Amino acid sequence: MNELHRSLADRIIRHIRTSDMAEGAHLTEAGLQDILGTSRQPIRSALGILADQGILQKVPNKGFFLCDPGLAQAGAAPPADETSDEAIYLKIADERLSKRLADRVSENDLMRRYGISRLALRRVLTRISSEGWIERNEGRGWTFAALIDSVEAYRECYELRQVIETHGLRSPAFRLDRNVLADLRRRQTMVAEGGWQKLSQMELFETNSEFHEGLAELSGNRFLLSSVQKLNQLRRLVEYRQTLNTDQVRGQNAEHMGILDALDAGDTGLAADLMFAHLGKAKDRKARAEMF
Amino acid sequence: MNELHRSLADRIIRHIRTSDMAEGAHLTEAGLQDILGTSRQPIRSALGILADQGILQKVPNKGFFLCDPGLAQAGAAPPADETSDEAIYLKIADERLSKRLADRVSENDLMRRYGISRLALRRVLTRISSEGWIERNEGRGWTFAALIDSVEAYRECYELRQVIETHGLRSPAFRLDRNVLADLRRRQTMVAEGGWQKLSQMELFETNSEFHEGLAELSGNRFLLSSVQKLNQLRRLVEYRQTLNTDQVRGQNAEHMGILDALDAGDTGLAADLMFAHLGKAKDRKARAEMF
DNA sequence: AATAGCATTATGTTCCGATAAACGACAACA
DNA sequence: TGTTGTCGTTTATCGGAACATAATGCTATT
Repeated sequence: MNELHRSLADRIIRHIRTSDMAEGAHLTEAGLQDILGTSRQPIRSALGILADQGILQKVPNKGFFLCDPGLAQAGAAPPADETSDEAIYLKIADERLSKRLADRVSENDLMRRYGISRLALRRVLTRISSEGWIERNEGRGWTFAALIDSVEAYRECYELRQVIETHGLRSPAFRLDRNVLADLRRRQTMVAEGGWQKLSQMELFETNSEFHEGLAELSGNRFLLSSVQKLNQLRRLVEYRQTLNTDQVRGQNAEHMGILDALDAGDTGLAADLMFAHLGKAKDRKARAEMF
Repeated sequence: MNELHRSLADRIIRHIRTSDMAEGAHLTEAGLQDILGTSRQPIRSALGILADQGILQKVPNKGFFLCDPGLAQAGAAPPADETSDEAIYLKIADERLSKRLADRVSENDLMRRYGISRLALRRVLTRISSEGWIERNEGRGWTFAALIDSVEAYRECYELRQVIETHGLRSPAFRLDRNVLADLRRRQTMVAEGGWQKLSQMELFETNSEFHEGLAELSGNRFLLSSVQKLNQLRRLVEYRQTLNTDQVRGQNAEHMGILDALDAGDTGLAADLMFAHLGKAKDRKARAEMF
């Protein structure tokens, strides 16, 4: 059982849960290939893992079928492997957020600290640097960059999102793609109708991100989209750690629906206003909360 | 002669030229340390290279002194080292822009293509991925992402800059730091008074970036700053290849001055309006130009 | 007091070959 | 005809030792 296989298995579960699949549904290898972006071999292994866990049933020469959607809940348990890339990544984020890691660090320090090889560390640092919160020094070592590590940073992040995302909706290049909107609505409806109870913190966050990134994509501006994605990636680090109360989840969900309604009615101006208020609300809530 | 030393030497020359230093000026190791961000050791080597080239004069136990500012021109010649990280980086950008590189590539392909080791390639890919135009696949290989590779992308880039940068100026968190403004003005004046003739394409671009990033920093929003930096990094790839005519350079320069004037007068609203027009002008010019 | 020179230490690079596993294409099955 | 099963090829990981060099603290010079 490989790290890639493990992570693909997790993503397959997320896919099953957030798209609300029915019992007995057929999970084809080629279909998952499009979603996951790897070749079929590792997907087969991941499906194998899930079959071992009893979440899927394997029928020889026919493929894998969803057994009991309820079981997918249990399977979502964390791998708890202390030295997996993902674990190291989260540990670095954690120690950085709680200021236990200095601004400048050397690779050897980190290798010793986490007990991993240089190459494994490099993999993680490459990922972090692509997310934009660490940079390689000229010469030696690495330097951490801006992270959402304070109430003030949080406010700045949301303020920028207000500017960028509302611009996206108002932009003349915005193309109102009914299919995409319908897809976003489907997911939001899923949350409204019970998802807010069933889904984990992480899954709720991902659904939220997909909503905002989906709209950003419709803006027709690739840099706007990538800016929104980058901000979400930073938020992900912090917001995984918090628990939203159910009122907040349902409130956000209702606001998302409102924005979709406005867009379906073709009123992008109203949608932008609603988006501005939506993000403003979150900004203010965080500013009050004791989160750091 | 090391790659780091070589690149530090280049940056020292750039610093000499863009800050308009007088003959005989003393270049201290500690002073350069602040600017370049490495330790004194490699800086010494870089200064040694420049002394060998006759650009600086080394006086034992006293340090390095600027010899003939005119010579710094000649020294700015490219290293022409085919396998330096920088050269590989530019080559990848070039082949990508001219569509000679596919969307998905494997490391081995690239290693063979450029005749470099895996680790050297990794260094370059890490840098590119931190700039956001390539991503590591799960599984194997790398995938290129959106790049400023078309007129349309260019328009999108400038439109986003208009939104972000003007917001920075108008934001209530904007702090009007006279020292920073004076510093920016000094550099712009330097361009106005002959720099537009003397400086290379690359140096003009850097001066331009510093202006915009300097203002973005004053916005007091760290994410806004990093967004502007990221967009500039992408622009750098494309704009190094073009030549601005002198009218354009002087026009931009005058507009920068106008923005600084408005800020010095405390009128951030006017400054934002001017910035909007400034970026809009560039956006339209690029849209008309036959650049690709 | 500030700066350059120098030596020591810690950090990071490079080069293997051996091993693992993702990819892609074709065959077999429903 | 679409899907799974299988296999050879290609691609990337891992670990260790020898080598280069960036960082740093101390000393000498002005």
